[in-house]
Amino acid sequence: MTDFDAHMHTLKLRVTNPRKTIFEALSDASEPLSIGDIQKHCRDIDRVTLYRTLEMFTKNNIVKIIHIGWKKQYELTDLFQPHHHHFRCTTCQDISHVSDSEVEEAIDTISIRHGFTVTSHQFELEGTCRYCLTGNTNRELLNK
Amino acid sequence: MTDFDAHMHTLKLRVTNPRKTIFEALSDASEPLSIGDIQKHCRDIDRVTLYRTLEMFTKNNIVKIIHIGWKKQYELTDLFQPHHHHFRCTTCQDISHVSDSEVEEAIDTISIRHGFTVTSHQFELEGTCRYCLTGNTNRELLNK
DNA sequence: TTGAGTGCAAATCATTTGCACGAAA
DNA sequence: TTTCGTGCAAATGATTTGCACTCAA
Repeated sequence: MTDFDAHMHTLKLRVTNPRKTIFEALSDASEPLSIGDIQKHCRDIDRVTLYRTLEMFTKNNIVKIIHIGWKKQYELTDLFQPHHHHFRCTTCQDISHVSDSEVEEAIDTISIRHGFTVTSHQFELEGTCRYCLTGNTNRELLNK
Repeated sequence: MTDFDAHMHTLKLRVTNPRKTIFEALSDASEPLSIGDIQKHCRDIDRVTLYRTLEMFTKNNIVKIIHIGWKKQYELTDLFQPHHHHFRCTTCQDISHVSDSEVEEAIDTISIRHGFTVTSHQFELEGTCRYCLTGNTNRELLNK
């Protein structure tokens, strides 16, 4: 019984093939996926089912929507993946994860100062990555 | 000659009525506006012109797109408005501005640590505002 | 005057809805 | 068995494109 199965079970939702396939596609991806991306990984799933499943996943805290560049993208929530944010290089389009305590601390400070309770936040960065800054396109030589 | 006129002039773009009207709608609004919102303020402007103008404004750093809740919303860039972020109360739907140095400092720290240069960032918060937390709906009595 | 911008019509693409059938529990 | 979930068809809504006309510079 996977985490996914368990979560679905406590929600009293059925574990079907489309749902498993979509969850796996998101789980395998190292980057957030757009609706189109997901469809490529799930050729045999009806587009309507995709929409309905993603909506259900979002409502039940399995998937969250993030916005990078122009389109909506989907990725697993912190329940299934460590909490992080994204940095997109506008030169090479590469998306990397960023997880730093500074952001979370800043949110705490801000919420106390303004007297509100923050339940969710969006934090995404864009710019030029270290590889593109140095003009080195062969990033395998550097690390990664 | 307004800031807008001057900016358009340096970009060698024409200052037309639709462009002025759309800019004013965004300038008058205290909150970011969706396409639909803008249209309500600009009844006589063709929807196609709206799309084309917003795209042009975005490319030329007059307007930026932000994502609050589900839909895309548009607001003037820091060129025409002080830099800030948003907090949306999921109870009363009210959107308020947040401008704190903590976020910008966190971004500096993070960009140095990761070795990339950040040219733009998205930072939006959601939660419960001070008025809804206290169950006080008559917020005029508190301050605002 | 003249090319950038606009508006209209229509195409294209994204998302939603209704309904009958299939399959998890 | 009995709902819940899926797929199909089709509606609706959002965004884009082509083209002829208008107007800011």
